[in-house]
Order: sequence, then C-alpha cells, then structure tokens
Amino acid sequence: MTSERRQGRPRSEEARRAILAAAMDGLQEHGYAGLTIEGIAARAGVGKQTIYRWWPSKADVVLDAMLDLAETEIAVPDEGSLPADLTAFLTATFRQRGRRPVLIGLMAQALLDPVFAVAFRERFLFSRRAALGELLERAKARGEIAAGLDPELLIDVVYGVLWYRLLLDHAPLDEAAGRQLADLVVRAVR
Amino acid sequence: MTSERRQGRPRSEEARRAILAAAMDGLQEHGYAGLTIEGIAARAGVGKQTIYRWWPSKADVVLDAMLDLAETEIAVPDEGSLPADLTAFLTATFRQRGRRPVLIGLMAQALLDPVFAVAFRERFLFSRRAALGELLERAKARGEIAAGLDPELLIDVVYGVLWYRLLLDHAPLDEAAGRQLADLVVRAVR
Amino acid sequence: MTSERRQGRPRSEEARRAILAAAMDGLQEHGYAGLTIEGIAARAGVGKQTIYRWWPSKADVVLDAMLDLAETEIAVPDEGSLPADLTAFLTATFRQRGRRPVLIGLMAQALLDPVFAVAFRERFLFSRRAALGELLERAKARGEIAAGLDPELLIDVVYGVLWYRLLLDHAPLDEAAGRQLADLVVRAVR
Amino acid sequence: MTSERRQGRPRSEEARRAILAAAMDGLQEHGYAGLTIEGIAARAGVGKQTIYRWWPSKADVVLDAMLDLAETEIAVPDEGSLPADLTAFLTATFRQRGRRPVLIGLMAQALLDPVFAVAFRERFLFSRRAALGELLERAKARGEIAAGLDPELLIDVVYGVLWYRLLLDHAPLDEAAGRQLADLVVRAVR
DNA sequence: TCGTAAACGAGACGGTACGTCTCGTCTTACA
DNA sequence: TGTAAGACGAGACGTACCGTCTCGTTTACGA
Repeated sequence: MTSERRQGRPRSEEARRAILAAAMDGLQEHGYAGLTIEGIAARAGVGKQTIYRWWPSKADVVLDAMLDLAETEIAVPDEGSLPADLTAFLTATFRQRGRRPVLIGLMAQALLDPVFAVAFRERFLFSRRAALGELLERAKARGEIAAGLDPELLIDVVYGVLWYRLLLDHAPLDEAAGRQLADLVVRAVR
Repeated sequence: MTSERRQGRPRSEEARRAILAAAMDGLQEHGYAGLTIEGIAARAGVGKQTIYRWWPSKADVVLDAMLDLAETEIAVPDEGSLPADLTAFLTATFRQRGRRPVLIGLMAQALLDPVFAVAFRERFLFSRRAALGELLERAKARGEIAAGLDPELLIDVVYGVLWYRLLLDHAPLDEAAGRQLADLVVRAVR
Repeated sequence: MTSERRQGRPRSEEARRAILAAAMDGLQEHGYAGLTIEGIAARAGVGKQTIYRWWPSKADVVLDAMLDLAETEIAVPDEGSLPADLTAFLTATFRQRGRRPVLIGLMAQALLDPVFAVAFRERFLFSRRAALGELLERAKARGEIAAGLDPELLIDVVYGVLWYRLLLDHAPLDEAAGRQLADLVVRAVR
Repeated sequence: MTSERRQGRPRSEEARRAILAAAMDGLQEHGYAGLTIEGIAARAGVGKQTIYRWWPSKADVVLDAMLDLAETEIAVPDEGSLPADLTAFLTATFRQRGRRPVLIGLMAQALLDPVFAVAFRERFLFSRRAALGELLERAKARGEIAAGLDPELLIDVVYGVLWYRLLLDHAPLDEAAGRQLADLVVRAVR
C-alpha cells in the first residue's frame, strides 16, 4: 500500500477558509458576475496561485463555499403520508430562496462551462434530488402513487418549478407556493 | 400624426442582418461563452460601434437573432380537448430542444445581468407562457380544469420541467417526454 | 473663356465663420490636443462634412482661424538704426507669447504631419521671417552688419530663441528678453 | 542601508529591452504619429499592460528608448579656447540630425502633453544644456566672454537655432552650419 | 539540525476582450 | 449643389481579468 505520505509544507487550512469566506462576501457585494478570482485573492489576503492550485474556476470555489455553508442539510421528513411529507419538504426547500444570488450564479456558470456543469449536477443538484426520490419511494411503497408514474418526472416537476421560479423571479417561492405545489403533485399521482 | 421623419443617414438594414447572422454563426461555432462582440463585428464586416449603437450587450444581439429566426411560431393548437391540445403543444415545444445552445446562453446571460433578464422575460419567455395560458383558459371554460387550480402554477409546471431538463440535460426532451408531461398535467387538473 | 460661374448652393460664409470661431473657443477650453473635428462641428452647429469639405485637418482649421485673427500684423519698424529697429521688432514680436497655446498646437501638428508642415511654414512662419529679413537688409545697406554674415543665420538665431523659449517655456519671453536678444545680435554683427 | 527587497516576480529585463527596441523600430517604419502602443506590444511580443505598467505614454517609451541608445554621450570638449571648444561641441551635436524623426516626435508629444513635457525637459534637454553651460563657464573663467552676458541666453541661442532648424527643416544642420554658428557666438561674446 | 520540498504572499508576465473614442466617409432629406 | 444630421467601417485607446510564471519566505518531514 502506498504510504500516502505527503512531503513539503501542508495545505493551509487558514487560507482555504479565508478564500471561501472572501468568495461568499464578494458574492454578496458584487453579485456572481462581478466576482473575480483576483478580487477573492485580494480580499482573502492570498496569492492567486493559491486559489488556482486548489480550484479550477471561480464557480468551483463558490460551489465549495456553498456546500461548506449548507451543513444544515434539508432532512427528509417522514410524517407517514405523502401530502404531509411533501408539504414539509417543499416548505423547507423553498426557504432556500434567500440563497438566490448564489444559486443563480452557480447555474449560470454551469450553463457556460460544461466541465463545471458536471460538478454542479453531481455534487449539488443530484444530492437534493435523491432526498426527494427517497420520499416518493416511500409513498409508492404505501400505494399513494399510481403505478404507471415515473418518479423521475415527479422530481423534475418539483425541482423544475423551484428552479424556474428561482431563475425567472416572476412568482413567489414562499410557504404558500410550497403548499400549492405539494397539492398539485398529490392530485397528479392519485 | 407624428411625421416620424428621422434625420441623418438611416440605419443600415444590411448591417443589422449581417450582425444577427454573424451572431448565430458564431454561436454555432464557439458556443455562447466563446461568442464575443469583437468576433461578431469582424465576421459581419462591421465596426464594433455599429453593434454597440443598437444593442447594449451580446445577449441582446443573440436574443434579437433568436426572435428573428423564430418566425416558426409555435401555433396554439385547438383540437377540442385538453389532453389533445396539451400533447400537441408540448410535442411541438419540445422540438425546440435543438436550440439548446442558444437558449442556455440566453438564460445564463439573464442570470448574470438583471437588465437583460427583463428583456429576456418579456420579449421571449412571456410570449411563450401566454400561448400556453390561452390553451389552458379554453380548457377551463370547457370545465376540464378543477376550479381551485391556479393556471399560473400549471404553466410553471410545464415550463419548469422544460427548462429544468434543458438546463441540466439529464433527461430526454423528446416526444415521449412531451406526452408523459401532458398526461401528468391532465391527471393533476381533474 | 470660362465664365467662372459656380453652380449650386454657394459656400456658407456663416458656417465658415462659425467653424473658425468654434475652433478658437475649443482651443481655449480643451487645449490643442483635446480639440476634435467632431467637437468643432458640434459647437459650430455644422455637419462634420462641411469641415472636411474645406479643410484637410484640424490643424488647417486652426491655422486659418489664427490667420483670421492675426489681422494686426507686426509692422516692420524703421527707426533708422539696427539696434532701435531690432528692439522694436522683438519687443513687438514677443508680445505674441500670449498665443502660446495656439502656436505650440500648430507646431506640434506640423511636426506630426508633413503635409501640414508645408502649409504652416509657408503661410505662417515664412511671412514672419520675411519681415525680419527686410529689417536686416536695410541695416546691411547702412553698413551696420559685417559683410561675411549670412542674414538667414541671424533670422534663425532670432526666431530660434523665440520658438525655443516658446516651446520649452523655461525662460521668459518678455520685453526684457527682447532687448537682451537684440543686444546680443547687435554685438554679433559688428 | 535600505534593504530594497522587492516582492513578487521581478520585472523582466528582456521585456523592457524588447519594448524599447520595438519602439525604435516602429518609429523608423511608421514615424512617430504612426507609432502605437498596440503596435509596440505586438512587435515586442508583449502584453499591452506590460507597457502601461511601466510607462505612462508612448512618448515616455520613446524617450527611454532614446536615452538607452544615447550611450554615445556628447563629451564636453576641452581644447583650451572658446572657438575650438564651441566648434567641436556644435559639429558633434549637429551630427544628431539623423535622429530628427525621433526628436521631433518627442517634441510634438511634449507640446501636446504638459506632463510629458516636464520629463522631456528634465531628462533630455536640460542634460544637454548643462554640457554646453559647463563649456561656457570655462570660457568665462578664461575671460573669453564679456562680463554682462547671460550664459543662459547664449545656450538658448545655440539650442534655439539647433531646434528651430530641426523642427522646420528649412536649412542645413551640418558641420558647416556648426562652424558658422560657433563663429557667430564667438563674435557676440567678445 | 538541517536539507528537501511543497505551499505560501506577492506581483509581473503574455493575452484577450471589453466598451469608448475619434477618425474620415457615406447617405439621407431639406434648402 | 451645399447643408445638418447622423450612421458607417476602421482601429487605437486604456482597463480589467484571465491563467501562468517567478521570486523570496515559511512550514512541515525525514535523514
């Protein structure tokens, strides 16, 4: 077995934290488009190379910063019935609306850069989809979902509406919207 | 009546067309992120200022180019029943998938630039929503849609799924998907 | 014989005057480097083409404006002796120092544009040289100038000092300087 | 002693030399007016920023290029008598005539840009004046110059004629002219 | 304890595109 | 035909960042 011993000065945890913090701060201040690697480095008191050494692009920095903050994972509710579970899940999820600036920045980058798109899907989006999938699977086992329905489509409906409203910002993403959407899904799967 | 007489040399229709064509060509060749105003100008044989005089950003050029090409408006089908109408509408709409590179470029720009976002919503997205809204309105008049349902939510479900799949590119956007989604909506509104 | 009748609308004297006035005003306000054809046209309420139709460059406009104003030609003094004549000529000439901004702009343009340089030399500089030449010629006839001396060199000395100080702005160009230089020339030609 | 430790990547001497060389080459090829920062950068294989980082304008680049080349400083001759010294100095100086394109470009820029004018005077012109001043000072000590004469005026006479002929290009600047001018100055100071 | 080696900060480098500016030409309608 | 207006192709301007590079310094480890 390889010893995995690394030589030389170890990676600075302090620099890592400063960079992620600077990225989030810069994001708040100038928006995603106005965020630059140069700016992050300056604000973090760090050389640009230290960023490039560990992240391939600013989007990857932001994604890491995002995931670092998102310790508060949305728990998968288990209240015993699809309507209750769905409502709980959606109202919790819709509370993420406050992160809109970060989320749309990440999505924009994913659209412009196919390499980042992969990381974004797999490290961020799919883990969210999995939670909802688990919830639906349980409902299906309880017979609350008609047999012919593809759970993937249901997930797409839920996250489709969420992202569509997040991106367009033309309709509310609040608790009422969560309940309304939960209702619609429940009606559809009968 | 206002005479609307403009002074000076009139805007060159030839230049306008050359710019829009160059934008679409460049889009095909380098993708949205690789498209530059400088490149468009060079390819169109036009000064950069001629572009900046009429469009505030490359996204606005692309949006105009899009709308110019989208002569083939999606007609609002009227087959007498919601399932038939919806299926026709969705299978037609999903054929736009081929435009994915352009559409995701426009969306990315809308996410990064709030000013462009307004133009994108109002000149592009809302006209599509209106067509679907008309179709649903007719179904409601025929009593095919339950009273309590918000048609806006239904529109968000349809376009939510469409855009979510377009952006993530994780699931098909073909005729089968159109039928599946139409089915789901019909089930939900009963 | 050709009738010399010109066809079409005659040249607008009003426009000509407005252009020359605008040029002088712009010169005062932004300096020669900051003066643009576009700015002159706007200020004069005139199309750019009207300027280009009659003058090849901004320097030519300024030169014309200059000559238009310089009606007050420096008279060639005739006081009967070289020292008196020279002192009168130089103190009068040195009063032109106030025109420094215009003069150095014209000179700069002459240095950068050989075509304009010809016009500048012939329409402006040489007419000044001729006046001084006349004065020296008279002195020579009176025997006040030693035989072997080239009057051209003397002219170059006088105008050399004048322009050198005008351009560098490192030493005064006042009445005292005029007298000092006259003295020097008189000493040299004995 | 000051440590003078500079941080970061040190300035590239290679780039500096390439830029100055490209500036001189471009000057020969297109003249001063046709010289552009963009052209210098391209020819030197250098980013534009590397030029702007170290020089505020193209004139400053050219001035540095000039001074870099002018290793062949004009020595101050010391032959024991004013006529001999002056003749030697002037014939040597007048050999600079070959640099006319560069010199008039620098002067033009100095006339258009007061900030550059200061640099041009202090780094270039005044060092030349000082050499001549030294020569005259020695002559004065030997009693070859009449008491009442301002040596500054004499310097202005010499450099005035030199620059006036350089700028106007209406009379020769050769060895004969140098001797002629030396003669004149010697006559004047008796 | 001392060399080796990687990470660090700083910041210069070659590039690319930006959006602006001005040039000199052109194309209208009107006088 | 001359004019004011103003769009046009052209191309340099100076700036902003990109991602890479080269310094001197710092911080671990293993010999």
